[in-house]
Amino acid sequence: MNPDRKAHLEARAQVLKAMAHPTRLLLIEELSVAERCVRELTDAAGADISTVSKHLTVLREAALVVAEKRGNQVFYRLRVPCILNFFDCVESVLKSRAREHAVFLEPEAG
Amino acid sequence: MNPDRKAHLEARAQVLKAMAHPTRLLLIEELSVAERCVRELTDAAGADISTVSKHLTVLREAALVVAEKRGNQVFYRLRVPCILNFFDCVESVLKSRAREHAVFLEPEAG
DNA sequence: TGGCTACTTGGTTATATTGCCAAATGTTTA
DNA sequence: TAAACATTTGGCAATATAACCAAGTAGCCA
Repeated sequence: MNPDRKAHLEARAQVLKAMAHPTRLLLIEELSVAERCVRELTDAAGADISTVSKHLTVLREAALVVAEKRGNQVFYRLRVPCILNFFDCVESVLKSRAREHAVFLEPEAG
Repeated sequence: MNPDRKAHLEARAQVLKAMAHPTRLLLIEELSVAERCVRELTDAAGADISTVSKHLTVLREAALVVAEKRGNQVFYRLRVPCILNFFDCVESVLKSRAREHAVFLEPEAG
């Protein structure tokens, strides 16, 4: 395969991988409302603060969020809001899957 | 956290995780052009056919693709084309990241 | 039936991810 | 400088992913 294409696919995969975790999706959702400090995000996620901090690092390295230190705290916010649009599509995938299961459970339904 | 929300986040994460691999992104790209049999996809991916088959299983279980057996072969096609729209957003994330690196390399540029 | 092609599944090994605790860093205030 | 708070980093154990080879299943044709 073309090395450029390979690198490009890997870069894309990295962005998707950064999003592909329930806690990180929650963080993204929280940040879609407004910026938040780590403590607030930790409360929302219900995990250890060190865990949340590491998840935030993953999001930051993927350029999905930005961190800004103000005094004692670090505030995070979304960097690229368009990722929210994608959730609609993910929803349609989930609906598609649900439909498939429905068919599987009720083959004679229609 | 609300158990419904948790389940929902996990379901979303699963869809994203299914996309978050360079080979699987390549498969999605190929399938965005037209349906393909496993052999064709294997040639495009340049990996072992068993590896590609397993990747296709991941995509199928996430409801991103459908498989149809015709005679000897199994043809795969995209189930939810909207995922392609998302690639534009991923691109903007990558550009955002590139910009950040550019700034980092040339702090005095502006 | 036997052989050929197409694909999937099993098994193993290597690597990556995740979560928590503990310790370190950095900031504010006394 | 010390104490208190906010966040990050180190380290480890558990689990999940991914790749390949080998073996299994399924359709087609002689």
